[in-house]
Amino acid sequence: MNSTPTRQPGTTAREIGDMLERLRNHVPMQRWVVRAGDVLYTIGARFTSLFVPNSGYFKDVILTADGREQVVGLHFKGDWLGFDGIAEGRHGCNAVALDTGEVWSLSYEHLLNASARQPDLLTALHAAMSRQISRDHELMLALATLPADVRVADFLRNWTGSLAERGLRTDKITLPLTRAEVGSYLGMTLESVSRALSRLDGADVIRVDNRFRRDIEIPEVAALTGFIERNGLAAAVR
Amino acid sequence: MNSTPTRQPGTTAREIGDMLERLRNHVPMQRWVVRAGDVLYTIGARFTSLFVPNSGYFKDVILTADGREQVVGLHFKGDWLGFDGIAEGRHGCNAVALDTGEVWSLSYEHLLNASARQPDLLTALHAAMSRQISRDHELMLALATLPADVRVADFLRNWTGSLAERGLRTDKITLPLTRAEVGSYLGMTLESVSRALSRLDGADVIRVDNRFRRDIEIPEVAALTGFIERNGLAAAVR
DNA sequence: CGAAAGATTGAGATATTTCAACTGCGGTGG
DNA sequence: CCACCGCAGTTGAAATATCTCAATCTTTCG
Repeated sequence: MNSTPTRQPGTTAREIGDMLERLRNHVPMQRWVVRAGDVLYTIGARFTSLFVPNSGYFKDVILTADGREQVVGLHFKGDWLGFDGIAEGRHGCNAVALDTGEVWSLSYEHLLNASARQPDLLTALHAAMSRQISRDHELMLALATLPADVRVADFLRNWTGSLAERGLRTDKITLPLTRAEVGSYLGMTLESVSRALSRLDGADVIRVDNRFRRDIEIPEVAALTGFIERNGLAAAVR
Repeated sequence: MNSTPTRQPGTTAREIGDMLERLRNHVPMQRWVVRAGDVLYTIGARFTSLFVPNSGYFKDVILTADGREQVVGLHFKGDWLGFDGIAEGRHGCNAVALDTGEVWSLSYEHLLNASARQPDLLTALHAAMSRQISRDHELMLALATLPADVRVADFLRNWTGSLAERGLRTDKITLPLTRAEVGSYLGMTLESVSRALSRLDGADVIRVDNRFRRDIEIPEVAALTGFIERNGLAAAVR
């Protein structure tokens, strides 16, 4: 019936905090402070490490033959980046910081060694990979079935959902993405993203700031969910 | 330049065979013979095991709120199914056999135990998850950027690619999927799939059998690749 | 301050969906 | 054995959603 499983507020935030704590205590790591545009790894680069943001936002992008970018993933605090490199030993996408933040770099080998004595670590690793796969499936569902406006609404709901899980405010958000990046992620043009946002604004589902147009007010997430359920034929049953 | 990395024929087939062999020798498993439509697990079912096909084809489907299906994954011999259940302890999609086949069921717990003494197993597990993530990204790219005809051509190329990796013939294939299932996977209607196949046939890229319309001749995969490169703006750089 | 980048909006072009009709195959039951 | 029905697939024509192209405006940054 309901589309996003409602969890105790703060529960996930604590889980993420605990996980980060465990990593800090048991795995050797390097901390990097990054600024918008900084690159964690690029396509073809030798895979040695996984990355876990402690703050900031990050994107995964594939490069297309004609030189444009396709955004295939977005990451928040406590997410893991770099899984796609494990199989072949080389990364399959670029990972780029979307704003200022801190990211931890964990040697995959060291992580595996540490997990021999600390099985929690392996559990956390597997859970992170599993979650990424589930999220990818949900994105596919959105790409494959939702009309443009609903896709944007769904994107905003997921974004606020991720913020909420981390105990951050969701009534006023600032997207660290251009319209073009959102469009790439959602499989539509930047113009369509802009129009969708305008229509959501017109329908009083959100309010787009007149001046700083990446600032978006979402007084109640329920309005977004309602819009999605009314206009999108699809929503995953859970 | 070239889109699919050309590997020594048989190389991957041997890798897959070796991996299956290792599983057979070191992990307790149950073997199931399945028929088209048989279900490995359903949404919400408690996660205990991963599944590895030894033969046959399988699909992952999410159910949408309005009761339709969304195909989010397709699996061949040596692939792994069920990763999405690890994080939450419950499966997030249904896994269904598309034809007759044999699948091995491996207890996740036993697998982890066995991998303590046999680190290869952990490597194989991680590689399989990593590959799934990479493949999901490629599908997103296709969904987000390719026009319908090219999406279908790309689908056929990937399908034949998977067959080739397993040492199977690729010049004559039989899809175990309906047009509707292909359409669901590619984010388009069954009519559009049908039209795309007709146009690919008309362009002499493939030949759709008149009688058994799931039988498709692909005399040379290069024709598919050429069509994709000519008509699809996008192809991942690797 | 000026130029470049990001964003919005309109109008026309276009790809895909929708709706509908029709075909062929396969199974079932009289 | 044949009639019938349902499922899968194809194809056409109209409807529609999204894209493309272009103009305009704002903000950011050197």
